[in-house]
Amino acid sequence: MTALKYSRQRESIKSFLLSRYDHPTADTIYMNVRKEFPNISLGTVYRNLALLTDMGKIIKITTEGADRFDAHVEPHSHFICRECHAVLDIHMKNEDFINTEAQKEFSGQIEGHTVRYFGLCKDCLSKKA
Amino acid sequence: MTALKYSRQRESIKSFLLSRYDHPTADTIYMNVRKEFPNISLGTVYRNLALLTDMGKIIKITTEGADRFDAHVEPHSHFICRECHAVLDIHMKNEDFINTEAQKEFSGQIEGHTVRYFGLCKDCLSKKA
DNA sequence: ATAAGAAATAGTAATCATTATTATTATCAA
DNA sequence: TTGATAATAATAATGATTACTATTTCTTAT
Repeated sequence: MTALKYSRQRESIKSFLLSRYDHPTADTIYMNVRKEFPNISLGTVYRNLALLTDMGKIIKITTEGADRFDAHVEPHSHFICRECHAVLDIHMKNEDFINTEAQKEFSGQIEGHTVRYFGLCKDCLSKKA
Repeated sequence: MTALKYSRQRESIKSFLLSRYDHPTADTIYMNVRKEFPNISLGTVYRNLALLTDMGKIIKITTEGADRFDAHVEPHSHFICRECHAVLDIHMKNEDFINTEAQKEFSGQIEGHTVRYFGLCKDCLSKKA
């Protein structure tokens, strides 16, 4: 019904997200898109992130504190370092196995899943050694 | 250093949580513990939930909207219904498989994981039929 | 049992992330 | 070019959570 109308701000948000692999928050996105659109408002950032999420163009990652966003939508999981709190990607094989196994134990219909790993990232690991 | 001191409010929060399997929010806990302690404040509920989480006595589940809490700490996963938003438990076999497979693709050290499933719960599924 | 010291509380204010409101501007189709 | 309406900037409002503070409760040593 409500036809989507082009906006330069939305394009900028999307292309910024495509350039990043560290899953920035709405506020980080706001700070960066401001370089191109100095008067953009935080509300515009939030509204467009919600729009893009609904359209499946980006993924919203709900964690402690502020939500994070990712324009790389191919299935993958996230690792969160307990030391530096970096959010890193993990492309695991056999992702389907997880749904299949869980479905055996569950009476509803499982349509998907997200896995979140925690531990120490490579950098923090080497600092400990 | 700071010695933990007994409190009846904290015990009440813990035992309420042990009686429930639906992962209530801080506000729901507050409403229920008020039956025993009419003057308890929401801040007390939050502070004790944080304490219990730090002690590993309960688990905090960060989802869209308010956080949810679970006093049943044996390893298990959660299913969130996309229709009614119920949070249900799934006890999956082969949980270790997930860490092992992911570790093959990751250079840091994976210490654990959480899986969140989504789809339709049994009740919402039958309403659709 | 009692008093001193420290942690916990109730009540409230403050913060943070996010959403809603509104007058103005930008996009699009005729 | 114009008219309709989606999108915007600026700002207010909301919801969840945390911080603050004077008072109360718990603990431990007397």
